[in-house]
Amino acid sequence: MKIKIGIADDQQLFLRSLSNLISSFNDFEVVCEALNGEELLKCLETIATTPDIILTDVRMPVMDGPTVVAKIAVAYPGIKLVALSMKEDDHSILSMLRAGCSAYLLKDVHPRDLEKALLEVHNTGYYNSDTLSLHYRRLLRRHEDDEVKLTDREKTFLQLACSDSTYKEIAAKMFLSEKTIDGYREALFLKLNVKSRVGMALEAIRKELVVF
Amino acid sequence: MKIKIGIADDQQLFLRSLSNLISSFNDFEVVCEALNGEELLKCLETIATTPDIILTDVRMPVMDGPTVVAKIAVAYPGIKLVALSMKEDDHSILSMLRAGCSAYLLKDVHPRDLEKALLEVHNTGYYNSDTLSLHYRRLLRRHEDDEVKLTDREKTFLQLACSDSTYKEIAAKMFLSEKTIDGYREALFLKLNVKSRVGMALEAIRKELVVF
DNA sequence: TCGGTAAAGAGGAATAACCCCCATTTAAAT
DNA sequence: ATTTAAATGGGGGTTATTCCTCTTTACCGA
Repeated sequence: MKIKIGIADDQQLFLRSLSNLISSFNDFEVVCEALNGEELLKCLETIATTPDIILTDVRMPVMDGPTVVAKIAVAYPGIKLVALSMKEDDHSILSMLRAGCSAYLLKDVHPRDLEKALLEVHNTGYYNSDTLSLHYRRLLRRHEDDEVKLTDREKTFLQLACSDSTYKEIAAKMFLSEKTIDGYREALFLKLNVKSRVGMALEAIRKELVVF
Repeated sequence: MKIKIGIADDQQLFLRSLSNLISSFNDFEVVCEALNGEELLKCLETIATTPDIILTDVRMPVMDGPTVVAKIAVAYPGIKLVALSMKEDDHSILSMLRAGCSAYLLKDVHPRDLEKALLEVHNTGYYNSDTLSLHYRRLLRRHEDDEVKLTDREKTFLQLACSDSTYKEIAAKMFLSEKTIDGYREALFLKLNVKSRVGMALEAIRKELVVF
């Protein structure tokens, strides 16, 4: 009986070729390929045999990694979840681990390490790559102050603030008074720990709070 | 006789699994895998049979896509070069095409489209995906005025302006008067076609005029 | 050596951004 | 039922940014 794998990644070429690769491993077979979180959930509903392990990307359109991982973790507690990302940044790792991933793999691992990791996840339930375990404690410690929680209106404002327009123009676009905009600005300055609009825009891009 | 392919991509997992996938196509074999431009060049020197087509990523450490493509284009004019990127942004496409690529593929193409594209490149010498050909003329037209030429001092200023500091602080760091800084600001506004510091910072990041 | 031009800098004024204080309303959480 | 948080808005003030015009210095090429 082979170990059944599900994969979700928005890069079609990566998805298909990774599937191909995993299928070429001795003990594995791919039972599910999805281009985003929503497709992954649909796939899980339709197939007869649920996967043992699901590999999922962090950033995906329609439904992203953390969201779908959280849903699967409650709906299918038996499935082991592995995050797959190209970026080794704290934010992505944290959000995936918190959502319920038991392992985090970087896309630049060697195929043999991938196979090793998948076997380890299947047998022991978890896997930590070197780089991850090194920073693990630090990550968990910084857990709270790392989190930037924004309201919907703040997100909208922030997105508009990352542009060449003045606050007056932003206020007009959001159908709000300039004073309200000034309030959002102040709130964002505090939350992002900056002291100018440029700093705010830069932080927003760094923390990927806006599309850029 | 199979068509020989070389691949360069810094994501190990993608590189290996893509190689795997291409090898599974009927008419193709992979003769060269590299994690960056330098490795690719070394690989070309050592192997007996040069590839017919080389697929290369845009962003890679040590030596990036445009650099290695330009080198290969002069040293091995017979090799057909294909850019492989996840981002469909004008800058990446342009720099690769200008360096000598005859095709540009996005990483979210379907494997069958990849195979089709590779065959087309091998037979006709070029391939244009739908999205690319749509914008092709516009890209080439904007070629020159797209180029932003900055002086060294302007580059330094721009880098410092992409931060949370005020112009006064920047002036101090550059040992210049605030008025001189104001002159750089004005020059940059014109060159980048923006009307605020936020817009300037954003454009600088988009055009990769600063490290971010 | 003459002219052009790029870098550095100045003055002044208008506008945008920033920073406090504060109030109301609504909805969710305890 | 009371607190909490989100969304909205106002007054009034201080800086920072932006936008003009203008000067000096210096270097480079004809």
